[in-house]
Amino acid sequence: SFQIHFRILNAFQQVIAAMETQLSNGPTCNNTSNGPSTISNNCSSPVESGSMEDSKTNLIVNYLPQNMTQEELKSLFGSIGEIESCKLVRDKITGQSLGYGFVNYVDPKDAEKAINTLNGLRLQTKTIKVSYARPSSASIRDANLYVSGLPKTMTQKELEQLFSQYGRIITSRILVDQVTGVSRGVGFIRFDRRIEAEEAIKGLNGQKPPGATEPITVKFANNPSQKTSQALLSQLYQSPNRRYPGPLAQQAQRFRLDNLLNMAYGVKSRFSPMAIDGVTSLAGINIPGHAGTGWCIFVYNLAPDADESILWQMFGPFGAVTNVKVIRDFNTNKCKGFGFVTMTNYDEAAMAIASLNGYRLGDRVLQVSFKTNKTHKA
DNA sequence: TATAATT
Repeated sequence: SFQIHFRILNAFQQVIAAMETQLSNGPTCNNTSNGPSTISNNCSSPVESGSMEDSKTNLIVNYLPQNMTQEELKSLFGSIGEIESCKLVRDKITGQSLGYGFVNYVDPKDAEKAINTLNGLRLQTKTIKVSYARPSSASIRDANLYVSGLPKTMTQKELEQLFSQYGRIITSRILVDQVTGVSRGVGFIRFDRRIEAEEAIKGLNGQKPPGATEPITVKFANNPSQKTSQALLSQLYQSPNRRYPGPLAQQAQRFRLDNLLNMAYGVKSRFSPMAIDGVTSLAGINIPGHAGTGWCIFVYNLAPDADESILWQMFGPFGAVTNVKVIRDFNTNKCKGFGFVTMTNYDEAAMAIASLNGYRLGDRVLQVSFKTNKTHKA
């Protein structure tokens, strides 16, 4: 296990080295790659205008993939240098990642190296942004504005020009139709400080931008983590338990980081569908009928008292789990010995199967496989 | 007319 870990780390170091070479001409930045429905400037020059009092070791990392864990964040940034502390910011109630975190290095040079190396790194559908964190203070919080009623022709640059008279803009974004790419007339402006945002509301709310026929609405943006109680309950029920202890979770974590890096650099995954022995033909495998269905996994030899939580705990560490079900006897309500788990991503499902098939749960040895269409095999 | 940016 140590050898496997070392091999992955070693591979990662090589990838980082290759990436540094690649980035020596300046990091590439795809402004639309942080989600198909937005235009954003989220990777604009992170190294800028730091005052002498600002920390040179503490970084804020934005636009992290939703399913990235704190441990993966630490693994990724720990490859640059020694980390003093690392924190993934989570919703206080649901524990869900809020998509950003902090990494504090011991050595300022490592922090700088992390910015140069990892800013703009693509992980899954996200392009992460790595920049110096400013000292936390009330004056920089709640500085995000929601703007609606924008002319459909207004560009992100024009939006920034309109708002820049009120202060330093950290990010701007115009939401666009996913299919046509046409502006939906709404967007966000994040200022450096709250007072700048307040002044922009006073100056621009209800005003017509140059050349526009309709006035725009400018107000403070809702906090995305503040959802309805129903949404929170739903998330609580849906969220897999990430604290399943033991070697399985560690194996899952190594795989997940490996997988993130494979996706980031376009490296062909060792776990890609074509590489899975025995199921290459896909014969007998339940192929998702439509997008979003995911991969259905059959779990056999569960104990009579097994419940859904054990499936969340076992499969959650391997990646995105969308559904679990324990099959019960109608009369006794006891588990009939099997259940199903649906996972979004093939690679994560394949790794979960490879790791959990033959796993001893209590006094039972589990059989875990992709769900087949056959009734049963002897 | 709603994105996961200050622990």
